[in-house]
Amino acid sequence: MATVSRALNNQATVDTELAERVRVAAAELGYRRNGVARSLRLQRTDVWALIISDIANPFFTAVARGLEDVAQEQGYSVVLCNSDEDPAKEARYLDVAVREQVSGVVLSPNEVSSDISHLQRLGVPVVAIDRPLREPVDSVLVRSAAGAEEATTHLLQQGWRRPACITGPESAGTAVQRLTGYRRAMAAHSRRSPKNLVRYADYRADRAGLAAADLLDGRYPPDSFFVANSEMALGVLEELRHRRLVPGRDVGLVAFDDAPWTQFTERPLTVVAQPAYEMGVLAGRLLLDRIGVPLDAQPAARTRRLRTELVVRGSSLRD
Amino acid sequence: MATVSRALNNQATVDTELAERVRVAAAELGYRRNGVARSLRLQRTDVWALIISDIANPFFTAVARGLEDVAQEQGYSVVLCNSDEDPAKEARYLDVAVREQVSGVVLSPNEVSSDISHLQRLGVPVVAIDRPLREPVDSVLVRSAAGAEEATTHLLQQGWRRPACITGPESAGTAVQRLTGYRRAMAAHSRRSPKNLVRYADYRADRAGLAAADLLDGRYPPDSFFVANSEMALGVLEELRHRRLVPGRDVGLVAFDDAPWTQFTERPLTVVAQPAYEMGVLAGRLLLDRIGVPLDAQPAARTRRLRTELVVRGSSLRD
DNA sequence: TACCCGTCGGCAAACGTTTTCCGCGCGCCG
DNA sequence: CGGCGCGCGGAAAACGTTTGCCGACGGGTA
Repeated sequence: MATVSRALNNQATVDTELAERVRVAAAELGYRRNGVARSLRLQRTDVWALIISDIANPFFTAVARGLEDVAQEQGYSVVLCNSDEDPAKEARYLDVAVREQVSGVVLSPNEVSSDISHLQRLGVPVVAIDRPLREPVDSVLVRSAAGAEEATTHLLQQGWRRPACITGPESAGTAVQRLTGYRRAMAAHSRRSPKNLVRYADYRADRAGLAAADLLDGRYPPDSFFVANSEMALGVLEELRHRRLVPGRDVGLVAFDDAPWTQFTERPLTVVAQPAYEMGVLAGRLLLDRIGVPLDAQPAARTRRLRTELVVRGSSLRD
Repeated sequence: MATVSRALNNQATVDTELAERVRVAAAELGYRRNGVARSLRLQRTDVWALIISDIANPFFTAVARGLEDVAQEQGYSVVLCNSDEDPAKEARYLDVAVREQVSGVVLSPNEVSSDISHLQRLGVPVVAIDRPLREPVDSVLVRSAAGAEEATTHLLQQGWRRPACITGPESAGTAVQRLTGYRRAMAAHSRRSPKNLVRYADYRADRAGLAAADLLDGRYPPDSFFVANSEMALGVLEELRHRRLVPGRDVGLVAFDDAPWTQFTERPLTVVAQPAYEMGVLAGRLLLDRIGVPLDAQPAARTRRLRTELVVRGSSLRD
């Protein structure tokens, strides 16, 4: 048993020719080692968990691809858990992650206050992606505020006079950052306090559509929208279509987040694109830096902030 | 130890008051049971694996939601693995599934010949979703051929004379079924053998775009397209835009697979919608029927075929 | 001849549960 | 007062690996 185990784990102490024979025999017998028993003994698994807040969001699927590519390369597998913007589900999956002893967790937290203390106590490396956490932890973020500011400024420069902002839930770090960027741009153009031009939604299409309707029905309706992700842009588009308002003609529209379909809408959508794939890769590298490193030799929490890119298409222009 | 274990597992033999005290103490001490050790002893986990072929495809994300909802309800967690249309990755994840002793697998196989024999030998329930498998196994499928036939017939009835078909890879069951439906419709309208109107692609946007270009550059270019999934529809849309062809005016277009963005394209897309969420739910129920049932009491393989729905929007109409 | 080193494999502990077996104490009933 | 059933808990086996310890063997070296 001992030698077989050593052979299958490519340990140097076993002769290569014998190791080969072992592998052949194993294959012949259809032997597969029991990963659970192995994990129990080793106190770790070759699995990473990626806990994302919305599986339907192409941003996260691109992140997943990036993470998976570095994982595979290093012999890890990635399992994906969908918290669906629900803190309870997120907690459930964090719990599954510790129970199943994954050796690394990449998390896009629903809230800045998500509780990862248990993982940290156990020494499981965690990296926050897309959204910041209150606790100090490796993070891969984008310069949301800067991107939002650039987008809003672009609207103003195009001649739109009253851009509204539909952002995510107040509990999400990205939502407030994007709002901050919007406010900065408005202030820089000495626009009035845009309080009644701002709505918090939940990063989902439905609520965003309602928010748009609410804004348009208000006393001083906006003439354009900055929307904090592409999912919500769909909701806004629906509401606009309902009112026969055409983006790029009757209203201006910019969304955070690129998606494959954005160039095929009635007027192609102007978006703030994020380097999602690279973010996944980066998160993987940050994990790798910590895995197997004793707690006292761990580097301090590092944060990578990536730049966004404004992709101007039709929906933000004035005919 | 024995009593604590029984208490935490809600066994009837322990007094409810004592069980409560155990739970309180456990919470106080921050005790979390080790899921790996538990799985080792129990020879199973509370985890299902969902192995899908394309994580960016909204069809699969809807399936995932459906499956997850029944899983949660029954105390299971579902981890998602992305095989990315790559048989090698799929095999890797199937292997991870057996190694990690998941108690059920839902698989959308890349090929009808994907090898699940090892899972079956071990008695791990498997259900194939979306695409059929050669081996007898529980399956949740849609009536692809019927849907494709209906879509193609619709194009013909709208007055399009030469609809082309861009389908998936020959190895995928759905791809050939959709092609079959297309052929049936063509035959029913006594169209010539449509050999040079058919292209196999890989269910991805890029290759589909190339296929469209190839068709349009041929000797007898098509005047309309039936495309076998929404991902590929994006590729076709790109190629059409490149040529300044507007769907619903210059060409007809129907795609299999609904997606959130389909109603917001330049001309809203006519699609064959699949009940993706329900399919996930159904797959979960099929798993539940088998989990914990001894091998000799297992029902024979069952297949559920769900109906598609043709959603007519603008892209298939003639102005 | 004695010794050392590299390779090999037997033995056993350990990982953290669940579960069976068994014995104890208690209250209840006949 | 004896027997019984119930709730409880101790002891130990089992799940399938990894790994340290140790002894065996063979070949080269002092």
